[in-house]
Amino acid sequence: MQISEAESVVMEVLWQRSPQTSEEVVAALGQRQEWQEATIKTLLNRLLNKGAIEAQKDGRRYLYSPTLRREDWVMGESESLLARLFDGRVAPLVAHFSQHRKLSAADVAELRRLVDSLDDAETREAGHGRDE
Amino acid sequence: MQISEAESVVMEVLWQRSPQTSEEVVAALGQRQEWQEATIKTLLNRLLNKGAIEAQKDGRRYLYSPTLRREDWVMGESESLLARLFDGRVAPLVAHFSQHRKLSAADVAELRRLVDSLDDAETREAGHGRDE
DNA sequence: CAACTTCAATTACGAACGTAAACGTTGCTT
DNA sequence: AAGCAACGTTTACGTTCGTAATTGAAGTTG
Repeated sequence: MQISEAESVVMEVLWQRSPQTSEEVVAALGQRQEWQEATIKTLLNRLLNKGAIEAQKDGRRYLYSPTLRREDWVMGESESLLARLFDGRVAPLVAHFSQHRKLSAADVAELRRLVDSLDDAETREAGHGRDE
Repeated sequence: MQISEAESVVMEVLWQRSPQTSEEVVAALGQRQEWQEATIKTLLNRLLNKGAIEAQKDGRRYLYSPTLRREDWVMGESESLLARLFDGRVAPLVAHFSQHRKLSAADVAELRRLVDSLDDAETREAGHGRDE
């Protein structure tokens, strides 16, 4: 399921709350997006055709809900980037950021907490993960 | 500098070695890519117009070299993804992968080594990184 | 019931992209 | 010199994308 940049902005709105009418989506986007209402309608329709969202009829209007789960989409996008740029692994990405001084002390601390908790989990229940 | 998917495949060839003639690029791609020679010529030209590569005349042919550095491109792509999906930070991406059991023990070990070395560097030369 | 409002669906249109063929120029061969 | 080979350049064409207006259907109101 391929979602374009503009489409993903609409998806984010529906992922935050659903179902929503097109009018609600327009309102939610109206804040920070410069799009015309018609543009958003188009994006909703393209997402419908792609099967990324579904529409339940509610009287004369429709209620839109995501079909695609955000988690799955995020994972797909992330894995695609890692595969193309970092040999499919997370650590090289982190290394790249650190080499370019893009990690603050807070970032490192957060990573440390993560790694610690993962180590703990690992010693307890042995052998899970990508290559179990 | 916006590089399309197909264009980035050509860039990877030039990043590995440069300069190269179009013929060499074609040969390098011939292995695993299904493209016609003409297609690759087109991509080289689009990259030229975008300024992502440059061409030195070598007799009757040209030698192509990247202008854009791979590091910069990789960083741009990565930051764009992080910004769109993970609040611009690396740790949430790592967390997302761990939540989906996408981290092997080897990955975690690698991350630990990284974090350790970063901690060390930090205590030695205080206060660098994203928000110094 | 005729006009108006309100939606969704259809159509539009230029730019970028993937993919490639055709063209033009310049040098090599006979 | 004429033709051929080898390049780069230009043109092509269908698809996706961003952005939007137009149309059509259906309900609301005077």
